[in-house]
Amino acid sequence: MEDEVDRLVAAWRRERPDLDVEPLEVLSRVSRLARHLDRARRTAFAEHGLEPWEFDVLTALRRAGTPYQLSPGQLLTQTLVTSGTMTNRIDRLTGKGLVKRLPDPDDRRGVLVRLTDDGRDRADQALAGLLAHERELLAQLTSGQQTELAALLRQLVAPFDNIPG
Amino acid sequence: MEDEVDRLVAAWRRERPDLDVEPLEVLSRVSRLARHLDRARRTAFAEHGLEPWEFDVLTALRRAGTPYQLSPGQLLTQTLVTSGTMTNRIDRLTGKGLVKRLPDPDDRRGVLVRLTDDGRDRADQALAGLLAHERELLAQLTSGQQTELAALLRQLVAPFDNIPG
DNA sequence: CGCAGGTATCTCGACATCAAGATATCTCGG
DNA sequence: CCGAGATATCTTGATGTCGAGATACCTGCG
Repeated sequence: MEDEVDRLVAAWRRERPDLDVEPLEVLSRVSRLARHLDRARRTAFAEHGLEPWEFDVLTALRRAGTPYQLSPGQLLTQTLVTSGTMTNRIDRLTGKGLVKRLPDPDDRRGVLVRLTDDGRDRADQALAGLLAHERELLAQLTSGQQTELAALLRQLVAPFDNIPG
Repeated sequence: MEDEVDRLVAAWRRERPDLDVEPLEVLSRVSRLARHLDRARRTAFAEHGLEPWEFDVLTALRRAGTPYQLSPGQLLTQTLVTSGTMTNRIDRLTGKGLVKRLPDPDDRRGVLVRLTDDGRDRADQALAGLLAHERELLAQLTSGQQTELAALLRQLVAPFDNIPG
């Protein structure tokens, strides 16, 4: 089946036959797919009254395990946003009663963000919902293809995740 | 090489052993890679004095071929943004002299957005720069792996691109 | 021909994000 | 123990995006 990127690449080959646009076959698809995923996620989370950014923060805390707390700095590296954004997110989640800020006992500059019971429940429910939706999207691929795809993507992401940048 | 998603999946398996989080192996990597790509693209375009969103619009017009013009509606579907956003983008690109708005001779509701000569040159230069950067990122993979990856991604994107949504 | 519904674009207000800088605190060499 | 530089978080101002609604125009049925 043809997709938008096939049309995009064909157009470039026609307009700029002098260029090798092969990289777009992979990377434009990654960008476009991510865009579509964002929309699908937004829909999935709406069923649980959460925004995507709320999910990102709550699940980062949930994954940390008891007592479900992390510093804003740790949340930054997991969510790939800037510190100003994270401050704002924590403020709003605090306002909704899903997390609370505690002083870090070992560092007076620091803060610990902890999930409330309500926040934990919401995160658990939304995760289950998300996985159900994502499984549908992936039904296009066999289990073997999914594994293969994951491995190829890992090779591309690893440099970003391991060399600080 | 391990990446952030490996750690994420391991954390979920520890915290929620009852859930099958396999879908994250693919889709979380797509989202995270897209995020990293956005940053890399921003850097690449800065060398040519362009923002990513400017590049998206200018190259859509460039790909259309002579006379390098499309309606705002056509630009919407290619760039996956809303109409309010596109109006705003066209305004700003017009202000920078990279595109201009012309009335559609066949539909008085309509408008045609056309690339200026300067806009065309900027698009061409930025594209060449982008491809160079992207080729480096893809050096992680053999040519065969790139083809394979592109094919797998196509299967996932195609439903979005072909079933209107 | 006239009107109902559809379509193309723009307007407007709310909001999330970012970048850069401010503030408070920590760390460690001297 | 002091001060320089690093670190953690928050503040601020600008900006881009979205969503819903407004406006103008087109199309086709009756």
